[in-house]
Amino acid sequence: MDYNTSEIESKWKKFWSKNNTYKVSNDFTKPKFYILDMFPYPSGAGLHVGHPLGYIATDIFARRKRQMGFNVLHPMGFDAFGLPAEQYAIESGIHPAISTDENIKKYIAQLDNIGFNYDWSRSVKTSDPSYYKWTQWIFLQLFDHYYDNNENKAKKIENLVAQFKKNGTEDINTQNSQEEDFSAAEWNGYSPLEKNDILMNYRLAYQKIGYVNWCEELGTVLANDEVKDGVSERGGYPVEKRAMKQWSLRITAYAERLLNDLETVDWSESLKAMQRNWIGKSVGAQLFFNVTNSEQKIEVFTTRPDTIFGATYMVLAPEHDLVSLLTTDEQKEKIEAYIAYSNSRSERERMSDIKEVTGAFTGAYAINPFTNKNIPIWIGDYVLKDYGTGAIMAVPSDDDRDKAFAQKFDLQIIDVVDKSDYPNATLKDKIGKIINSDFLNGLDVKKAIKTALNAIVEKGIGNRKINYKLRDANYSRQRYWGEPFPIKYNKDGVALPINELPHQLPNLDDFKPANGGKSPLARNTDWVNKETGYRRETDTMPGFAGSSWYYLRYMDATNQNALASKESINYWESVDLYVGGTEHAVGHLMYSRFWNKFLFDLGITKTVEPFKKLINQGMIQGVIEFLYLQKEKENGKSVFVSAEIAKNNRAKDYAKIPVHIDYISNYGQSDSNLNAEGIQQFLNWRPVYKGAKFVSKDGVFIDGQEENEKIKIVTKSEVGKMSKRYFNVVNPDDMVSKYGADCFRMYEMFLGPIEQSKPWDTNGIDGVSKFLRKFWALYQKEDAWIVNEDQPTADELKILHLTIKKINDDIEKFSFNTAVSAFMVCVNELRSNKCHKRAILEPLVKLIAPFAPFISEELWHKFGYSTSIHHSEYPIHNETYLKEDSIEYPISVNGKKRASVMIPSDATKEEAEAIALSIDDVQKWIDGKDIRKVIFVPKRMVNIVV
RNA sequence: GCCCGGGUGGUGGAAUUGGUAGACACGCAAGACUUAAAAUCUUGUGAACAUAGUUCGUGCGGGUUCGAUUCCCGCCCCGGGUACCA
Repeated sequence: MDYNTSEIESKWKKFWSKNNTYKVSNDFTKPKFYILDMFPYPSGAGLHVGHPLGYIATDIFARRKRQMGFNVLHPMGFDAFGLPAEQYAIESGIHPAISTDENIKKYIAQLDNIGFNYDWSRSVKTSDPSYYKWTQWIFLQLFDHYYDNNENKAKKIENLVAQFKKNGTEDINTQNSQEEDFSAAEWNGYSPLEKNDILMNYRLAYQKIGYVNWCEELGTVLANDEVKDGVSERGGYPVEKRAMKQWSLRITAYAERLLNDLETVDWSESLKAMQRNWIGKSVGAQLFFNVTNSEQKIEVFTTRPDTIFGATYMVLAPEHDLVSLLTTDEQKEKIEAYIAYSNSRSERERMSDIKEVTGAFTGAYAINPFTNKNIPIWIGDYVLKDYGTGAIMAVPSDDDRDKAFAQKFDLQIIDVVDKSDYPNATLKDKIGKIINSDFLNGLDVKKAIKTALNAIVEKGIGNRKINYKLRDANYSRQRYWGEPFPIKYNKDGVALPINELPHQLPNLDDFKPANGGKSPLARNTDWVNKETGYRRETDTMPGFAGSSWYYLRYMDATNQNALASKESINYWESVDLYVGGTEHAVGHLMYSRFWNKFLFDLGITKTVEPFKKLINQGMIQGVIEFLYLQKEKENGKSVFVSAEIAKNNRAKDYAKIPVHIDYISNYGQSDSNLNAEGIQQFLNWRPVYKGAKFVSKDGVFIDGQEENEKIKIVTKSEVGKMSKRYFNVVNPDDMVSKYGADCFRMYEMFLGPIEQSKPWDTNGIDGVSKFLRKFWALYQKEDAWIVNEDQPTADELKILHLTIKKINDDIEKFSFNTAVSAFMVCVNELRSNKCHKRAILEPLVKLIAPFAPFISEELWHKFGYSTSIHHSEYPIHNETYLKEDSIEYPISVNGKKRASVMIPSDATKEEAEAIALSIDDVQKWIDGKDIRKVIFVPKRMVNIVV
């Protein structure tokens, strides 16, 4: 029989599913290993060759662990709720429930084609009511808890209510949005709605009115990590700040634990650094400034209290609450104009002209508590509303932005830090000697910070304070395709839990986002008012809700009574090895850690961290062909000027239109001419450009109608994301049907280190394909099974055991490219030895099984076994076969290689040196010179220094 | 700007973390088989001289060492993250 991949694959796929080969038992007596991939969202485009990169690696790892006797959990599921799935549904017009189910089917078929060992009975789908029942349950727990800073854990809100009843806010130390101060009597006198509002200040899932990232195009608000460069991460639409009442999660309560526990996990340094930056802890002082002729105080946060003598003015964020209170009548007009100006600027514009400082004077003055001088209060949008207190004390002598501001508006600058001893220091560096600062004069900056802090505390004008960049996570989405909040409001507007879970998402035909910040669910008034006297919450949860805890569900995926049973959580504990892309560095990975810690506080999870070890796989990229056209508007129609004549224009004015490779090869290679037919094809294929006018060097061309004018089209290729919209998706199914799943798997691994991103390129796949055929030929020649029972030679045993050792080490290091190479070396050597011996080939087929499950299963059964090779024992190398009688050593004199010699492998250092020095060639080189040193590096070399 | 990675043949990438740089594969070249092509197999393949050898060679410039792709100092370039963070 020839090596026929498709025949072998379909045979063993059936065998595995019939025999439940990959069923994961809850056999709690075995040692466990939990290995997980980040689950995909089932997009309509299906899997492309980039997705399986990480899945193949974990599959190899999981199969080997299983062969080694571990009970391995290596599940797969689908992140079906959320924006991507919904956007696809809107574009295609198909209901997301239907399209996601279809897509999931497609995904499963594609994944099975590659031969993964998933136990589909443990699969999860975040949009399934039996799953989101528990997402909602966790939300209700968050709603029902607050964070106690004394005990450093989440506690039930009823404890807090009991305290309020007894002592008001006295002696409480909690994590909250604003400081509150009321007595027990006051609390007891509050209305239900007032109580509701106050408790929202403490709950871990709470409602507040805040400035949020509103995306008009998507019709929803977004979390901070869903916004990149001022536009939505998904779709790239503009995002603006808007004040809205929204649900939030108090992740900031866990900031310190999220930061500290990074020390305990085995993640890459760069990833940990990203999380540290995102949390952004800074230590400094909270300070209050009095305002002249006013009761108001301005609170600021500073990391540099030592520079307070240089604080010559203050700046508030334009949105700051005090702005309207403080502004004097004379300045009112200017301030209002400035606020209008800064509101009109999008986030993006603000970022793009960072160097430009803008602001306006309020007319009010604060008092510097140390110099007692009046300092002007300004507003400016370089001060951010939602970092720190939204107000700063400006020290223009020691801060770049303050300096630029002071110079522009001609404000006083007092030098307070002498940096003359540090010529390379920038304003930001905390070094130098304090000057012009009364009692701080002459102190080193570090010392001065402490001294100033003490003085501030003593004066009663401030405190030590730790500030975080991390902000509470916005948790409301005005979209249809998400978990409905299990929340209802009574007549008073008090938010109450809906405890009958799952709280089902109604089946709506009209699921498109609505304008004006209302969720599509709000249109369904029957559903909203289903319970008389109550109104249901109509927002839905964001995409990260379901993905924040899915790793727990796999442990006990069908449990009806809990998110997972206590026993299974105690057994599987947490994910031993998690593999996924860096794009989730601060989103998913931060939220999961937060939820896991919260569930730990509740006694549900067993470990504080969900993912012990994490490997970031790189992205497989695609080549994108871009058509460069100058795009202009003329009477509302698009006009494209060919790149040839647009060359003199600025590059950023070009329309970069991704085009299909086939299209390019049919209608003109780079730099060739596009004729009328070509233009027509282009327009048909991208209806968006219908009616567009093309202007070429030789004339005008409207919608392909005008005469045979030729337009020079110039395409340029770029490496980028593999995506449907770039027409560069390569489907793994095609690879599998052409080369076989084993070949596809090994080739993806052979491409390079798993962490690295690289463009997809099939150029080398023949090498792997050839290797598999050679491998097959060791066992089978045409129809004959040619494995014999001969005794292996020492050389052959050495090849085998070296390979076992190498493969073993490589898998442990997650270095699969070198592992594949090692197989190639091994097979090449066995081939040249004409070795067809069972003693060598049977262990080898076990060794390769994790990499190439199909071919190995086929050969395994040919050896006469009836059970799957994936339940066989993993071969372990034997050191005795690797020992050699003598080893060839290069001998060098003064670092130059002069000779080589065979030295017995058990020779002592002295013996080795003596043998080396006795060689004639070496004698010639050291003749007459003194030997200073003989360096003998075991298993390496001998170097003689003269 | 700041914080992480990284820079090795024509290409993807190895190198036991200080010990013969370029494993393995692609590509290319020559040869065998074939009427021919494909496939397959064999050989060669860092560069320059020399054609058995020599010299140079891991982004650039220095340093430590008997010996540096690896360690140290100073630059250049590429990728990722982040950004008025007070």
